[in-house]
Amino acid sequence: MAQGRQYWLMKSEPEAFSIDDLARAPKQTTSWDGVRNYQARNFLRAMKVGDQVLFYHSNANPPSVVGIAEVVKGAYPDATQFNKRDTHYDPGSDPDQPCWDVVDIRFVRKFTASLPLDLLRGQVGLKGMELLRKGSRLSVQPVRGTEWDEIIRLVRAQADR
DNA sequence: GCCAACGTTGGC
DNA sequence: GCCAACGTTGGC
Repeated sequence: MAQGRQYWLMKSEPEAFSIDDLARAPKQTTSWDGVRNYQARNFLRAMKVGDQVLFYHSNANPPSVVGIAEVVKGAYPDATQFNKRDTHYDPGSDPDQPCWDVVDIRFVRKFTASLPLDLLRGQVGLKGMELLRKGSRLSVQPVRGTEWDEIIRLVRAQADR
């Protein structure tokens, strides 16, 4: 493999779609639809098969990184943008040149102990992580290799307690 | 429920 | 091109 895998983080409100929902989905796979932010969309378009994804529960108690998924299909048009009955319908999107994309991700694992936001905030190695930036709202964001490693280290440390 | 941070829209 | 108004996100 010439190019190494890249790392990402995706947010979901567990009441809308949780990591358990992903684990229960057919083939443990879902298409990540509904992204309607250009920056997040551009990150979706940069994703490649095999890239690893931190699954984050936003608006949860407490908000936490809860597990790992992986990209199994690269970006393709989001069907919901053309569906009038869908909450993510975008009347401005041209079917000949769709504005919004999805990727497919598959469940990899759920952490035995999830990593709450406040725990992550306490880690020196995670200073500068997009998720921890004040006011950060990006629902799809890149994660540095060093940040990924730090997260995995924390997961192991939690499991050993 | 509050509110800060952010993105988008539209008048000018 | 500016910026006020508005809607949304998401932690608390």
